[in-house]
Amino acid sequence: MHRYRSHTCGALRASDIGSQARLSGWCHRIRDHGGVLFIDLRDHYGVVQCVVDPDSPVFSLMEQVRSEWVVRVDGKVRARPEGTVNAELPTGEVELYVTDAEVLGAASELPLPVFGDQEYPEEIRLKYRFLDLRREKLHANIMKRGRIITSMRNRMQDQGFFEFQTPILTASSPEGARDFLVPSRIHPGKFYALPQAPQQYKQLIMMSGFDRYFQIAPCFRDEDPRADRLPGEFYQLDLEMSFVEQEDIFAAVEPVITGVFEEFADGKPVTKNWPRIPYAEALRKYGTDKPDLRNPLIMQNVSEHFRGSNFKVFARMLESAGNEVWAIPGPGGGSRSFCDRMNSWAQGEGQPGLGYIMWGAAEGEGEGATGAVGRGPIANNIGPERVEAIRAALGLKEGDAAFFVAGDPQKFYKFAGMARTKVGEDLKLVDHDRYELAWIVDFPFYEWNEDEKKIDFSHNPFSMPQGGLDALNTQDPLTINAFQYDIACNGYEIASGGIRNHRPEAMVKAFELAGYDEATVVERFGGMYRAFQYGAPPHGGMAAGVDRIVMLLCGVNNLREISLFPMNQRAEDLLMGSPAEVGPKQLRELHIRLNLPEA
RNA sequence: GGGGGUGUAGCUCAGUUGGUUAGAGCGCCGGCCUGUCACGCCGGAGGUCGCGGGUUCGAGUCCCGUCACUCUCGCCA
Repeated sequence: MHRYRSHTCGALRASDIGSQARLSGWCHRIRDHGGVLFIDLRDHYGVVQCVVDPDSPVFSLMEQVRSEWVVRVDGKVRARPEGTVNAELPTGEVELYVTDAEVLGAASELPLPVFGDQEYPEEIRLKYRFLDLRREKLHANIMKRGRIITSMRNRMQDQGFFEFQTPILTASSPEGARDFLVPSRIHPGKFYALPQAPQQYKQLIMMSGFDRYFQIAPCFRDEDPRADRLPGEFYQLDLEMSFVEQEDIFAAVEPVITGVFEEFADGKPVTKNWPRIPYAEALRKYGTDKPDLRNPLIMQNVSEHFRGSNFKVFARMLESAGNEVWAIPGPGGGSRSFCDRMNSWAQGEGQPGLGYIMWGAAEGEGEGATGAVGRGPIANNIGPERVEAIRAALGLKEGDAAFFVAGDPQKFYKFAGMARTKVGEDLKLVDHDRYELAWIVDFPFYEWNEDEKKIDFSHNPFSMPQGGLDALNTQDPLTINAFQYDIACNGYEIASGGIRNHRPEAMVKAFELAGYDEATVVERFGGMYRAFQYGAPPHGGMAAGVDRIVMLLCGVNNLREISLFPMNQRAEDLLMGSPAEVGPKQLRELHIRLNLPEA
């Protein structure tokens, strides 16, 4: 017989009754009845009840074991007596009647119980991650993560993509996020950087004559984390294709992502033919470039209904060019308490307030075709005709409300988007049991940097501007769109990509408009620039956030729930104790002297 | 770097207007218990109320500072 086990803990069934079995695992739950002892033994595969009675030669030994001790037990597989079958366990028809046992690993008192599904503080969970990972939910999430990644690989390979590995020690890139630096021992004073993404490498792979690249790529960025952004490192499903236009990328990617979502969505509906929403339209309708399309609310520009009205606050704002009034419909939100709650929420967000109209039943003779009468300070000021026009535009009825945000859309769209989300959630208009996917397209190529009074790349400097070199030469830079696109799912950006600018003249011009001369481009992107000179194929690609996709498919809203050994919010690994100080010898080898801030 | 929340037993939490010896559940230790599966019953140990300072006759409770965790804004081409 095998030293540790003949079966796994999840394997025994009624068909094994009568056979001899050896199991090893963790003592999940112990019920000591004095005369008879029940131990639920758990391993990766499942749980099975073991019974030790006083006749057993190991009864006194097994009375000593506690939660999470690792033991090996031998015994006979028995049918459970009448009325004691546990239908909740796959192994619930049988039990192991223990005749021999051995303690393989005792456990101290637990800082974090494995049994049960209570919530525990992050600090303890991270410090004792190995215990947390034994728990059912997290254990299952990690396994699901692995299966999702396998599925991505298979689907990419089926589409003709080939997996490459790119360097982890590379050069610091001047744009984008802060780099993690690695000092060079051989070259005093010089540093490698960990890649923020294999962006330049994958383009070089295309220029090297390969055709369809992909990689489950580790990426490193030294930026502050968020619930949906791991500190330090994360994974992307990175891909690049040659001789393609935007449509070809969509055609290759959409089935992969849709397929992965459908495979792991546990039956929840997944968008089939993804809508394509231009960036500008997304901001206008949803107030964000990563809309949650499960939320049915669509915002509208209702400036005309306020221009010259007696609601002076808005009317006066509209006298300045560029200012607008947007409406967020609130079907079912037409109560004083809801509107007041939204208003105080807005104030809590640092806004002056949130204007609203509520539509109620007409008293006495009805006004308007529907009998819905607008109420509230705004309605009183702008008069019934304008109120009715707004109601009709938004398609609202009695019992509904609308909320209004006014000013410069560039400044308020984010807040309007938050209000749309809040109205949708609070009025329970959002169906959480589905995955709504969409392409967000036509991102602007440049944006205005108000602080430095200059033009910046708004996304990826290597994207192709729509209209190419012509557009760069003739158009107002701030009106140029890029062949640059994202995938949005349920309010998260889960992927981003673009058609690359493979023409050196256009690349030089694009950087020139952002304030970098050719010498700077050569200096900073020498490898890429050189490659462009020697026959670069048109190419483009994308990178999808593996962690975020897994998070969505596991139905959790924190990346630490789907990562094996995550760092905390201060980018520390409490289990391994990183980052850590190093000794003087190591520093000397690296020619590094510390210059620490005053304590 | 800014803002919010939290911090009381190993863990989850309660703790009244500032008032005697700071409580409960789980876990732990001891005892009882032969069919439980969140087993049950009896008893016990376990506390620098994050830390420091202040107000007060008296502080877990109020004030100031600080630290930790977390969410968020900046940031993330």
